[in-house]
Amino acid sequence: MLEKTYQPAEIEPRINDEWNKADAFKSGRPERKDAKPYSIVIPPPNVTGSLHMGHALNNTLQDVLVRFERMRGRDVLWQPGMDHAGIATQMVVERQLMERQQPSRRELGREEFLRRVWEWKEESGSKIFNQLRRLGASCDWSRERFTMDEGLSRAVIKVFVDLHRKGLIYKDKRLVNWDPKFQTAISDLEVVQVEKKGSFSWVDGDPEKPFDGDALAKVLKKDPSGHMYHFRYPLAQKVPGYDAEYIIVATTRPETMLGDTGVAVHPKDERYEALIKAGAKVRLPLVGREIPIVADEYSDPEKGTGAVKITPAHDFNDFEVGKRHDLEKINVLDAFGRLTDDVPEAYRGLDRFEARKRIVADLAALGLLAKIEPTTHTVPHGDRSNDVIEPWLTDQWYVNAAELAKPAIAAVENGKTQFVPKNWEKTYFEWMRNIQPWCISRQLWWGHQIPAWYFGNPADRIFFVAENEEEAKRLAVKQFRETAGKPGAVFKTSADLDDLLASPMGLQLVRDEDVLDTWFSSALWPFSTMGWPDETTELKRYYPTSVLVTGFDIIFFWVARMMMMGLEFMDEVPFGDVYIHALVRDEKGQKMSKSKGNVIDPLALIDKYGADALRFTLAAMAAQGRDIKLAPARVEGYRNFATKLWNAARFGEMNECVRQFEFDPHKVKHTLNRWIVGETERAANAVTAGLEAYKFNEAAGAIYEFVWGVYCDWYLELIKPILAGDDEQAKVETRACTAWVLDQCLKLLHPFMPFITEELWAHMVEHGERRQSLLCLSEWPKLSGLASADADEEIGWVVNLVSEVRSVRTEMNIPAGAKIPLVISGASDATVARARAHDETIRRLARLDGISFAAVQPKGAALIVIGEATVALPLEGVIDMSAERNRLQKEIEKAEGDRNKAATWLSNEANVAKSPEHVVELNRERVTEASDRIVRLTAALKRIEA
RNA sequence: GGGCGGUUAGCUCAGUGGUAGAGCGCUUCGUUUACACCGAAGAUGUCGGGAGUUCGACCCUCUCACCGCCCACCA
Repeated sequence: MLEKTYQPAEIEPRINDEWNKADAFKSGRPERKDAKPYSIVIPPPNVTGSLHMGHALNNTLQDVLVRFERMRGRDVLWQPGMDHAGIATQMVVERQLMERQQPSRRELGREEFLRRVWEWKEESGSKIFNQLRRLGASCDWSRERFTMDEGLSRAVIKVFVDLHRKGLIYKDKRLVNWDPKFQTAISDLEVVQVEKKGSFSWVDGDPEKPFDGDALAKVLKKDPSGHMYHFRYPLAQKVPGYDAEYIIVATTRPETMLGDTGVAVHPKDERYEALIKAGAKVRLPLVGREIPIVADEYSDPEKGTGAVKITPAHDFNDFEVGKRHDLEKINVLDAFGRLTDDVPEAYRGLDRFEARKRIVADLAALGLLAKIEPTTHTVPHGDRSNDVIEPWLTDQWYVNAAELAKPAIAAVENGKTQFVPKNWEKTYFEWMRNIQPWCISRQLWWGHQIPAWYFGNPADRIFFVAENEEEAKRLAVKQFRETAGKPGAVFKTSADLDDLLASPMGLQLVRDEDVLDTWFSSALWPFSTMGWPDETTELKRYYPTSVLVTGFDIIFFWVARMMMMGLEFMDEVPFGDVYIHALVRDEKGQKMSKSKGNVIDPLALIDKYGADALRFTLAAMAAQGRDIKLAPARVEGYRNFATKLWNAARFGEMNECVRQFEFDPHKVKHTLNRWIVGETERAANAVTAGLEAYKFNEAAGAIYEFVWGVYCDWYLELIKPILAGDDEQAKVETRACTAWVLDQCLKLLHPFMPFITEELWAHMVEHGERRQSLLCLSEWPKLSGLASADADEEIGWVVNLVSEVRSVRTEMNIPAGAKIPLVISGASDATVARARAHDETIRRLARLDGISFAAVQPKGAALIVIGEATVALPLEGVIDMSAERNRLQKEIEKAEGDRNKAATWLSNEANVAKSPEHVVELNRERVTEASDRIVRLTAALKRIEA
């Protein structure tokens, strides 16, 4: 027996156990060895992560698809796994060390620190998997992978070595985005622009506002960014034809001026023509260095004075200008963002922001500060550290992404991979066509260490990229031997090399200390999880995957890179479809964030309403191309829906509605049953079509409407008289049919609400052959030929009649408990037959004490016009006849409105001539029907007035 | 600066070239043998403004306004 109330918290863990025990989600089930595979790789959550709303949505949608296809008989692999999340994880463990007052990362040393990280991973790293299970995720948990697993690491190394050999990975010294907080390079994508607004302003020579160093210091202390500082750079010598003794340049980052090695003006800028001709130089204030004034089109005459200071070591644009004019690159910042020894002594070791203040103040004191203006500009920040990023000159490893992007672009162009919704393809193309070299090295410890080994002193290090140290050494020896004696070679003779090899130390190589960007290993996820580089059966069977389900925020980070790597190493796209879902926001449309305090915890919602309710909510709201603003009231509403289903099942149970194995919905005889099986087919088709098209909301809506609006609201009510009656044959059929429809509901609903449906399924006994053990492995409804027009029409009439009577009862204020008679007049034989056939049902639902037929309508009755018949509720003395008159009057007006609208439309010749036939026909019918209605309603009104 | 999306009932959102929908909320009624996490009935909208295409526009085109997001730039 089912419990009286639906309690998700009691059901869900138990059902999860049953799935686990049965290994229900294992891929490659023997009985499906001939089935078509269906595969999805999970977007691997960070090992540090815990389930948030984004995960909940992402995994619900995947699970809906996976359960749907599993029920359709496919051999499903939903590949689970986690990402090692370089920076995030290293941060977490470092913080933990600090909290426990243990030695720091650097004190521990690399090996010991990594041991601690692994320890941490074993202890707390799988939290999110348990949370995903609570959500109902039907991953093949036996295949869990981790990006730092031995196997996946092997894939990473192989990819790196291969790409390097092909020249697609290279080492380069150029500007990178440097995160001074973590002392690592990060990729362009990991930089977020934060807007800064200044407020302070001052102009040299303004008598109202003499320069006040303290005031400025105060402003700068609050936030040193947000201001444009204009400096005078004195010319090294007077230049004929140029009046001033200085040139004014502007910057938002004054501290970088210490690294200026040039000033650029536009070649066509007449103001500076003389300076260029003379090859003039400026003397860099505070430093004293003479730096050239160069002509470069980079400088924009419209901006400021048209002269721009050039700091090649600390600005991406300046770097390019510097290259063109062979300007010196002077690094004035160290890894922590402090000033180096390459600046005047007074500033050495200062923090960059402290230096900024000092430099502005010092230049002002020298009379070289011309102006400070408040400005709004964006400042690059690290997405993890939230620290201001510095363009910094270092050696890093890069992927030639532009080359790898070519086939990845083509694959989407020719439809091998399709984005859903399609408009995301534009975003993808836009980025891919302008892709920049991808900086993949990170100065961290937690991650895949770069497989490059160095020889020699740091200044002129020679490196060898190989899968392991032995291989690297072999490469080294080979190269040294081949180049021995040649100009610039490491060894003058082969004998020198032999001596080294024979020495006790032998050939010493040092491995690159850097690790790879986390996304580098993520990019291999679709094939590395399946065993690549080995040629595994999984790879053969499940690659390419069927679909990738992910949020738009990682199209660049992840989707694009998987496309590139998949095509490069598998010669095949990693997925056929990419379903891009929205972001989950709060009720007001704001991004959820801890700092805003508007985070809705999916686990709290699961505790309160059950995982099924949360899942259904997310699926129902996942309309394509829109963000989801989550209102918790929706979750409650869908919990109520689950309860409704629960109670419908209880109703069936109480009425001995037992599913019959032999039951064939095509063979039902009773009109009600013929009607409901047709409706079931319609619902099943709608759900199937919705899921096939990734229209989760439509699929969810279709089953919701069917279960509640059709099955519960009407079918179960309509059959009560049969179940309570004594027509045994009808009873037997109806019981079986009720059970069958519920069965279909459970199946159609299972992808969305797996727990409650599995639970109810287990409770439903079946007569005849033993059912399969689990709903999640049962067959998806594939229904056809069940619709019957006559049953639809007949039940439609009953529903219409009952609704109308109920409506009139309420409007006429007839007490809900009062049973009243009903008299039908002017009815066709068919209508009479229908009324008789459903006599008891109609009486029950409309709360009538009898239905009779008469040639003329009784006096003093409320009248309803349905089709050709007039239905009277004789209530003289009970109801207020003037109210009834008003009601009828309103009905007539409404009908007249309908008729006029259609008639007017028809009277326009253009309408009739140019519209398709069915539209014209529709309007003709409207006129006829409305006119008919008006005639009958008017007659009814006359009777009352008479 | 480039691009994308949004603007529909009090709220959160669906929707289609052929007379506007759901959930929640609201009003009234209800102890009908599944369900008050329920049932019945009801109220509520110049579908952001303007122009155009069309026999017909909430839907297509253009334009304006406002909101949001992404990318780029920022001396």
